[in-house]
Amino acid sequence: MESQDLKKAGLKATLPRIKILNILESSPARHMSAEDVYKALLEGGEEVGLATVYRVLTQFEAAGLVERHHFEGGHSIFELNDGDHHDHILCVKCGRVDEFMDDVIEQRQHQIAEEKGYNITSHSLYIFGICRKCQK
Amino acid sequence: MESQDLKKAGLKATLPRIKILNILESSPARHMSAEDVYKALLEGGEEVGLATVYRVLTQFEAAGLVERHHFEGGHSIFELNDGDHHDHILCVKCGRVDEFMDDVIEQRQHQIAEEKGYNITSHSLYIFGICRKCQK
DNA sequence: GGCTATAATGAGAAGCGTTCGCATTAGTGT
DNA sequence: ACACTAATGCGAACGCTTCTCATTATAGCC
Repeated sequence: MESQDLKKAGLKATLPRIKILNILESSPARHMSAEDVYKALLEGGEEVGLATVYRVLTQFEAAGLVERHHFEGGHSIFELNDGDHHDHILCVKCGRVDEFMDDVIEQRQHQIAEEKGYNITSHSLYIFGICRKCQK
Repeated sequence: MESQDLKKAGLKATLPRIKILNILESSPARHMSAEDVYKALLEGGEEVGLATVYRVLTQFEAAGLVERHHFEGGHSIFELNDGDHHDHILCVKCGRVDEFMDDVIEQRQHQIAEEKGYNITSHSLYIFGICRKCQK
């Protein structure tokens, strides 16, 4: 029952929100743009406005249900927040995205923040490269 | 003689390019948006179009004179490339930007890329936090 | 279970940073 | 100095995102 998840997050259980959450949970792609979600809704025969998709995703982000990543070119992609933090490595040729997590890097970041007098709130790390397939 | 630098970079030494390079070199701020550069030109009484600023900065980037960073909110900032690589730590309250460089993190990144089968081309790392001043 | 206050929605317009198209202007090599 | 080509300036167009506002749906009370 999705509506419970939404209520827990402090959000009214409206139809668009439930549908969008469904899309995010059932989509094979972990990383989706607002446009992707919108298209998936249309393909499912749902009547939801693009503006609503943006609003809902922003609310999901604020509620911690979803993480927003700022990609180059000025567009955002969203990813279900399943609790475990990770960073991304992506292929500059085909756009493939992989995930990784490295304790050493995480640790160093905190150390650096401390050295510089910052109270760290978050970070964003992307490695760009050419994936195995595209190297051939 | 700036024009030499431009020629070396394979760019014609035009007035707008020289002026923009000057701004970047003489500005107290290491990190400038296209708009910032544009404003600085206007304040200096120069007649340069905003489109040209964007074009020139993009060319400078391609030529390796400048580095472009994609900030949240969909706008880019540019920074003179003085050869030594570094990453950024920034304050989410006041927008202050500091730089750092960590060999351990650099190394781990290469290792991760290798593990994942990627041929690394670049990376982008931002640490977000609250700076000393804003913590008070 | 219906009813009302209130918050959420949809559609299109507007906003923002950035890029494009094209006629005009300026730099370069001879 | 000249002609060829590339660079510029302007405004219009772009893509993504957010806003506005009238309409619709939800939550809580009776």
